[in-house]
Amino acid sequence: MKLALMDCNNFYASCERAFAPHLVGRPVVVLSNNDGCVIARSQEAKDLGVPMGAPEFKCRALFKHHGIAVFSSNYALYGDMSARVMAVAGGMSPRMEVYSIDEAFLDLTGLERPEDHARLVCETVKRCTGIPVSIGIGPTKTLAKLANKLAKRDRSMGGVLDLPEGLEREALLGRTEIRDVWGIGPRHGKRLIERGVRTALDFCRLPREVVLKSMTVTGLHTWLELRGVPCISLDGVGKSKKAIVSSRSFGRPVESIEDLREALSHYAALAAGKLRAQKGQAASLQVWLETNSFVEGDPQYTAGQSVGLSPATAHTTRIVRAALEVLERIYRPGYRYKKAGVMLTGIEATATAQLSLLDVSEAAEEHAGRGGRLMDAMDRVNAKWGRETLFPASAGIARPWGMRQK
DNA sequence: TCTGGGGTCCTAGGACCC
DNA sequence: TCTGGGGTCCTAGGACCC
Repeated sequence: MKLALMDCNNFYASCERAFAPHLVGRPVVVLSNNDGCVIARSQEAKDLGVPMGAPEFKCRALFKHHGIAVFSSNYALYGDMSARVMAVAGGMSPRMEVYSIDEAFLDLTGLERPEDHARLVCETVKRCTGIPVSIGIGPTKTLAKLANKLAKRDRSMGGVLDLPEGLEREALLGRTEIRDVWGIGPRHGKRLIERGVRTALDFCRLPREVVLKSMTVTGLHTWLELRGVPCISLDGVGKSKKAIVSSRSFGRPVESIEDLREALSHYAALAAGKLRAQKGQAASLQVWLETNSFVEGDPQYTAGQSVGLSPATAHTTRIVRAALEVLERIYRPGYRYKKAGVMLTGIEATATAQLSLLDVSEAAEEHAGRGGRLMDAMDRVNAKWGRETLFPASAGIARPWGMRQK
């Protein structure tokens, strides 16, 4: 196996810069929803010490002092740029698995000079999209990830590294901190370091049973993959999601149930649209609310409940109605809510979905299409004239709870 | 004043079946 | 003293990823 991991450099910052050439060479930062915290930094911004994930209000002085260009996030743009990058890279490899908005695994097995090919992919993606990418190559996904990290760290490699074998590989593993290994998170990382396991090489040298016992089979997969044994296959191509979440923090604290009804209607409609886009239907739905735990002294309340949807559905109005029913059950007045969300689960493909034995008439209507003819019409209108050209009136128009984006 | 939004997989334990 | 053996499904919570 020869697997490559392609990863866009500073993706959101690079997207903004692709359409603002005067920002090339200048520090750029992109903020999360509600302009909350830093989620992307150009290399220049990293060099100035802007921390990942830091709240915007704590960085404001730094931004001003260095003249850093700061953007609210624009997910429509990033999604579109991602699709372009993936289309170019996908056209240069027989098999590709899109792993996240800015990463994809490419199968380079059988190529005579995988590193040369990877360089060609980098150049082509940059030329066609304006987005710089790095590529790491290895026999397993975990090693490809590791190679990618090394390629980014050492700029002399020109953005591409084909992980060597033998002693050279051992030396590289010995210089990789355990927390930088894909699959080792903060929890296991901390425990491993406490036991003297500092590097990827230390981890490889642990006995198999110890890894299995303390980190279950997922940890064992990481251990095997680092030793060159593939455990995580190249799949996920066109895979449907098993859960769809739509949630947002509010632009300002929300207290009234009327505002929560609007927000949850909106989130439920977004989730239902994503569900229809993957030609699925959901058998259950969960709604939750939370207050702002950062505000000490404010009374805190979080609640969530799920409800079955029978028969399973992708119909916006049924999903919105179910979400609002749950809201009525969990809402408590007198709290300043900060965030709410809707999650759809029990997702199955509409084409092979189970029908209801009892509710024949409604089932028949549901199965006339993904969510019936009304949903088909709504989706087509929104595809042609833009998102939310048609939306449920219960989602409101003024939306005082909406996002802040300056 | 101000701290994001989406996902996946695994395990344990409860409730149930024959 | 002693109390079968083999399963499934669901949920909550933990750990990880971007």
